[in-house]
Amino acid sequence: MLEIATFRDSPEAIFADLERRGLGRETVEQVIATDEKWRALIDEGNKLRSDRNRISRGIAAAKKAGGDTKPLLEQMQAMKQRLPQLEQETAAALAERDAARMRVPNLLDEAVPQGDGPDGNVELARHGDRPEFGFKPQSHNELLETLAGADLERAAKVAGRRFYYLCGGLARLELALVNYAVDLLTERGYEAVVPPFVMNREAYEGVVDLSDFEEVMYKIEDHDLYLIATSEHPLTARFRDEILEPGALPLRYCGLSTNFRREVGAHGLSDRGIWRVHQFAKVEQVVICKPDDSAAMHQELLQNAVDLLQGLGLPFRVVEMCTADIGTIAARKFDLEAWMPSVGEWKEVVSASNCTAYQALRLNMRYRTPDGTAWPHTLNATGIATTRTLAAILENCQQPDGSVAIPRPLRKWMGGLKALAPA
RNA sequence: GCAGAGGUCGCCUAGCUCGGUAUGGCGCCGGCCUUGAAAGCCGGUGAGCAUCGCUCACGGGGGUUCAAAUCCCUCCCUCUGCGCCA
Repeated sequence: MLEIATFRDSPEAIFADLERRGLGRETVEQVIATDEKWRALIDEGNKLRSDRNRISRGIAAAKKAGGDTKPLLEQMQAMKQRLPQLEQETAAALAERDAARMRVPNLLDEAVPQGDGPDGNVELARHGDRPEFGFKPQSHNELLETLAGADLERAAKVAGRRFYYLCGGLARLELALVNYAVDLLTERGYEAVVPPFVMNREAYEGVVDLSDFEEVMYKIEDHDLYLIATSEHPLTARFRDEILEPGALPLRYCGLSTNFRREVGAHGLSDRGIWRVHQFAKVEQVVICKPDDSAAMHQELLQNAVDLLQGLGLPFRVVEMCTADIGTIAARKFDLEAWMPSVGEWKEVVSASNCTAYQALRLNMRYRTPDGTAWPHTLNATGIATTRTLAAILENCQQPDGSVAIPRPLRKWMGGLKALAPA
């Protein structure tokens, strides 16, 4: 969320941002109105409590001196009528203000291109060559079948659709991808972390758009726990309510987790196979840094992701998200989209976001400065999302005999195997 | 899961029995002193609303009371022991 001072002192900055996004200003106006209401109530309450404390001290003094406390006790009775109600109103006003404040999106970076939808995203670069097949290429879904790499039918039987059993070479290939990403990121100074796979509501509210609770996250029945949608969430929320030592920044982490997503309302051709699933493993990059460093750190995260995909020899492009496609939390976001021959389209496999101070504010995570404390910036980017990367490898590395060549850097985790052969 | 001990300012700590303005130290910031520094001395060092100041803050929430760090209830977390377990 944004600092309350921004709403008070320069709301025009927020209004200008909302205009770029094509959003109305009602929520911000609500924040400002409820904030004023809250401040008036606080002031009234403080005066009331001030009186109460003064009388209370008077009672203590009178008792000590052996005087009469009765008139003071009577005064107190009158006061006690109003205070509880006032306190309730104050709390309600604050809750209302911050509920609205949570819904106001992050301020966009100046560089974010203007757009009305996905078409407004801007392609920045292309890497690798799109494969030319001398045969009719199969979709990753078909290849999973011929390679016996995934059992979707029986997964549906035991868990539901959009779950899968990854089998044999595909299961090993997933582990190879994870190892490959962790090795590269570790070399570059990112500490590998396996976080909790569940988080409570309060911590979770610090790191996601509130609508995600209805559309993305699985809740565990009878517990205040949600399955994580990415290790970014527990990694970023880790230092909630803490003051970080500036010398430790930037913090670079490489998160390792299985991720769970409900994917409510998802549909379309690319849904088949293992492209859009409820569960997948991912190696994630997370950075917490000083504001001045975040633009450079964003480029670093993007470069890591580019190097990872390039190392696998996959064709992909770098795209900058436009105002309509960037979402609530990021100030700037790049996606990497792999070429998927079966549909002839570029498809998202990596997303790299600079969330600036938005999550830090919500999490109440600060770092120490000479003058006090300040809000650090948080950034995250995919390292390797296994299922989508597997799908991209299957489609782009397939060979005329129906086998799939294993990218060279992964072979050391595959017992030296060069290709996955049809079953 | 059961039992015991704990949770106080960035860190450590006193206060809790027996309710009445939250103690002291470390670290940090500023000032004095000094050629400079250290030491020493003085002041400051949580949050909010306001600018004389006031209010809130002792793990979270609730209760009793004129008044709660202190008494009561409840939940969370940490440590120790026991139980269960990959």
